[in-house]
Amino acid sequence: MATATIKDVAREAKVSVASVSRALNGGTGVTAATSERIRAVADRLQYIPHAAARMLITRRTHTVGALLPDLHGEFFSELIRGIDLAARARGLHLLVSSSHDGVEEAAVAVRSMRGRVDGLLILSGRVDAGFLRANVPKALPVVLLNSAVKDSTYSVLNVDNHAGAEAMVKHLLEAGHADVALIAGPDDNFDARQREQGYRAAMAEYAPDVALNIVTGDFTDASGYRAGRELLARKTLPQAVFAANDMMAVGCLSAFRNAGVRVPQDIALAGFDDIPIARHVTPALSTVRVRIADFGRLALGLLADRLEHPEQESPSTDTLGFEIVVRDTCGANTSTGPSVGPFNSSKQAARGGEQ
Amino acid sequence: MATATIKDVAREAKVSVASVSRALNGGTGVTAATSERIRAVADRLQYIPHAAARMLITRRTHTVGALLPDLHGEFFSELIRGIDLAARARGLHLLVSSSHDGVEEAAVAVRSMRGRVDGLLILSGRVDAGFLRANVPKALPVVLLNSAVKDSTYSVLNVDNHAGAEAMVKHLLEAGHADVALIAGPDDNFDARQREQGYRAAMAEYAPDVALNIVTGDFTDASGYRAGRELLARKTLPQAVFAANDMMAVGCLSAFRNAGVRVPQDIALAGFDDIPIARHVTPALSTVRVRIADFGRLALGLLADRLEHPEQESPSTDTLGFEIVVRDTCGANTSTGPSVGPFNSSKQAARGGEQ
DNA sequence: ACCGCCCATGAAAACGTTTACGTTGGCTCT
DNA sequence: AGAGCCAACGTAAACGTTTTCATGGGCGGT
Repeated sequence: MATATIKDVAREAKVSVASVSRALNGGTGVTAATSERIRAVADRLQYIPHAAARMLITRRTHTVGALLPDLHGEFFSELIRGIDLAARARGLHLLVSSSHDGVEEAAVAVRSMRGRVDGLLILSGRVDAGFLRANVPKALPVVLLNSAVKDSTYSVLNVDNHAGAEAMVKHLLEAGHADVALIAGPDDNFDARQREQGYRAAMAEYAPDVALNIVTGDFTDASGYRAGRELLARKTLPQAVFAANDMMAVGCLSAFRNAGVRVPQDIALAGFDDIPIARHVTPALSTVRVRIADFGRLALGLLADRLEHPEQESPSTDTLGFEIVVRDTCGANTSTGPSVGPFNSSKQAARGGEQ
Repeated sequence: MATATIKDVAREAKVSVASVSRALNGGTGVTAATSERIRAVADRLQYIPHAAARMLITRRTHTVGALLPDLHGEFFSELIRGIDLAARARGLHLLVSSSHDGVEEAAVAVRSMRGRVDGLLILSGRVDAGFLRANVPKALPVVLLNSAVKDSTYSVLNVDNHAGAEAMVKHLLEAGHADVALIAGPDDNFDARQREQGYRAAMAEYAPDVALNIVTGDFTDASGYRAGRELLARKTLPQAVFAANDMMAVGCLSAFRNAGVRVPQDIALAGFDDIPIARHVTPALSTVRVRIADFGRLALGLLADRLEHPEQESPSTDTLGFEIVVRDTCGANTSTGPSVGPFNSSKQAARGGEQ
């Protein structure tokens, strides 16, 4: 525990520090016998190389930074989990800096990471190409998550919001619901905009004669509730509602239930994300599933690849797939018998809050 | 962006590197005029001190490590969020390493953080005093979360599982449910054991004549479902069920619903944690709320205090308060609106200013 | 006018590594 | 047996800071 240095190991093993470094790192340039002796001493002294000293000379930190907005909930934790898992697998450390919504906050965050990370993972609705150019050293590899920037300097990985939304709306239409209303997300959110575009595309393609019907929320369940009441207040009820995320769908579901409107008999409903709540509400929510942990894992993979082959691969823009999860709220679940309980389906054993 | 060093600044400002360091750090020992000039140059060159070099000489990383188990869900994200918020407020970076359940994994994780962090936040059911002594340099401040370790070397911050469970069981009893069954968590889990003890304490105190009724789960919703079926299969149904966490309560609720047993008319039900799902299931779940973000915030505060005053305050063991959240499943909600009764423990109340 | 003091500043050491470059020694090849 | 060569190893520089110590000059006090 006395924090032995490389010199201590060298002295004990009666070799130079250079040999210790060689024995412990490359392994080359040192005889098997001495290497063994050095390792033995290092073990005995519990020698651990001083990270900072190594960073200083190596110019590599073996750390990646994750810049995230102030989001709560399942999405956040799953994302970090995926990133962390992939990082550990590659021997990288993870420096997280979440909870900054403002551009200015993000700027200080990225600046404060200067020299502490080898690369950056950025998820933020606010940062654009200009921000990046101004605040990120151009030598630093960056992977953008769910971002609209199209700059070949940066890799981009997006959830396929457009196609997911389009597919779900198409599904609702094909299930016989002639008009589908949208509960949109906030205007300034990239995902929200893409999902709305997916809704518009599906309507234009498969229900060109139906008027669009959009109310706007802010991704919270409360806003979904309000949106549901707003829809109820109109003269004609749509046959189906597609909410831009599950939280709003859940809120909307509550509004319908409170108003005595039955789902899916009176109106169909679907969300986006497949958060765990989705399968636990009654009736279970049909939704678009995106595997968020995979999202994080993939993003880190992209970043790590660029770290390992600095010049080799040019930044790519990539897209993560989705699945349509048909449960009870969309009225298309033809399966007989009692509605499929949460445990008859696949793995998905969610764990409790405790370890 | 060309990564200017302190030498560049010194040269441009026509001073020595020492003066640059003084001007930018302490501010003392350098004239106001030159200080101003130096700052101007530093700004112009976008100079950012090299973190590793500073760490090397300073022996401080301004980073804390968070060692977490492989948990998903709200608990995880809220915890990190609280920690991160508090860390940023104090100018600390956060290095997270989650997703290791085994002791061995945790050991390599903590070893790999050697020299990269000034302190450690550890949440893990598996680490004990012996593990810490073996793997953590004793100079490194450690704050343990939800840990049974009672070693004055380490600070400990616990959720008040015992009092929370006791209060909820008492609440159920006082609501007129004569016998309360427990769906316990896994034996090897610290929280689970404490909650069970809280249950036992409440029963001993307020319903001494009632036989205990305990079935064991593993904190997953699936195990809660099984536990619910098991309770239904017995000759007599308890009047109330207290599940050691919300996920199991939710699973149990599904079991009851599928069996046609009405909640709360036929049987009352309560959980622990107040995860977001709790308010969205039907009927809404009564539970014990613990403010997880505050938990993280508090833990980081404890750690940061010890970093700033190394010898001053001795490690403390502390406890986070809770609230009983009365919703619909416990059958005690007579009012129309949701009622929330605060049941803060004394220690938590004392820390009120910390928010 | 001289002595001394303090304060701003510079020079250099130190932190713990990695690595380029020399220096050995033993081996092979003639 | 001598020349040459390669592998093993040591020496020392370098990374970018902070900090200790030395040095100088300006200024107040006598």
